[in-house]
Amino acid sequence: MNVGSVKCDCTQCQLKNLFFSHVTLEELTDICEIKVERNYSKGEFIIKEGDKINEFLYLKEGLVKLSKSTVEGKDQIISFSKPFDFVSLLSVFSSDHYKYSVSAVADSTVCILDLNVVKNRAQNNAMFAMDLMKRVSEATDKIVLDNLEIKRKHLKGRIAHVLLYFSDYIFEKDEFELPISRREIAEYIGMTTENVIRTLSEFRKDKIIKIFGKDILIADKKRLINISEFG
Amino acid sequence: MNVGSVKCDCTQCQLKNLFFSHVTLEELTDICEIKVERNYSKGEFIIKEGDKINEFLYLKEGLVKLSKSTVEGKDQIISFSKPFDFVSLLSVFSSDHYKYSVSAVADSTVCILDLNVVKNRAQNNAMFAMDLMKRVSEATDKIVLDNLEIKRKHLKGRIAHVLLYFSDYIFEKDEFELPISRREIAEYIGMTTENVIRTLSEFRKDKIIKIFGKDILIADKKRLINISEFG
DNA sequence: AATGGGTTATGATAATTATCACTCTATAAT
DNA sequence: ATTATAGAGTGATAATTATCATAACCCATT
Repeated sequence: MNVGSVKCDCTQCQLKNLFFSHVTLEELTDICEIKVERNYSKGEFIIKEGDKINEFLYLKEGLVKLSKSTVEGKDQIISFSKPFDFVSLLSVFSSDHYKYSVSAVADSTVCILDLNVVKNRAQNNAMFAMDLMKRVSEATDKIVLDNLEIKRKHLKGRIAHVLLYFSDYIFEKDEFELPISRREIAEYIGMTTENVIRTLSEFRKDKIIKIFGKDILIADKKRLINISEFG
Repeated sequence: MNVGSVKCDCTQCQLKNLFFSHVTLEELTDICEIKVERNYSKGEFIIKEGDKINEFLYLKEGLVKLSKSTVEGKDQIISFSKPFDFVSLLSVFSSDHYKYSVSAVADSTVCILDLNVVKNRAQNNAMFAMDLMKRVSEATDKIVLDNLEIKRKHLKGRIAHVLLYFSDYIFEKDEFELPISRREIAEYIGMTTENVIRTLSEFRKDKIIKIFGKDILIADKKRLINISEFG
């Protein structure tokens, strides 16, 4: 992990418009003063389940996963987030300690604010509080909907769903490098690693996708969508 | 559905302390003026997926389920809520239209406020906005955690989980009347109705529970907990 | 160049869960 | 009273998914 010494210009920050649209320039400058950036390499933890919550984070660049480990020591992946999506977290406003872990799935940059400062802003600036609420609601809504979708599908449908998720939502390309391992896909969809691998192989044999290690090319999107929906 | 003409005294409302702790007495009186109560019988819809969101609701009494129907016309149950838990919804602050349905699982009373009034309050009273955010976060956190728990378990563990959920969380008793059908349990845990019935019968044969139709008595809680955890 | 660990891959078999078929209530509607 | 209708319950069989075993491969370390 790398604490950035770069003093960035928040007035130019893309996130500002989304996140701080009701913060005055003056407030923004204050926030900028206390803001810190940290860089994480793929695989590093950003937050560990059980950590005390005293910072407010958002993802500036990269890709992260939200996960939780079970009593048996296995991991369950709750969701993935890309920049703008990831406005701190579930449980930032409802708990003292994180209930989930967050780790970098790709090299990532996180902007960090003191949580009390953010809370104070929210308490003094109701429009900001509303914006925050909207963002948090959108994020949790997405998680709940996505989990429901996965839940109603069988193995093949779930794999198709994941491929489409990365293709359409994360990368917006039909060819991409899968940022996670087969095991992580399994942890996400609640199936075994072997079955994830087997299903990907099947899709390859059926010429629905091409596989070159981590690189995936979706060759027959129509069929993949169909499998995701009904298979 | 029954629109209540009862002009209730909000200053006496139990919910007030939880929900409106940062609202002044003056504001509370205003809110009370516009508040409406509605009664719903078991089985009735309170909100239908797709409805426009223009009210803010909370559950005063009863028990409700949050659900969504799939493309195949089947239902998936997302969660259950009892009074105090149920502060309007997922998606109230992130969308124009409800993404889920809410229906009464037991006879229920709902207090209704105009959403714009609530939003205005929140915009003018940041502490209220923070309270609201805390409540919404708590509710969604609970849903995400609960769904994760269910996801990692097998059929028997899921059934045990549901029984303990009603016993410990909803009714706080070891004997209770199951407010939902076997089919609804199936819709909640993502298994078939037949397997829900079969598993309940097994638990009965193994003397873990006693069943008298809808009435359930948990006879061997330790084992049930064990099954929920590891079975 | 060799070793070891983790990921990917595949097959055989076992376990779990779904589907279908049918019975038996209870209850609501006519 | 009689007939639908939905829920509860059970068994046989099929489909789906997990487990276990084994191998190939990549890549980092020695």
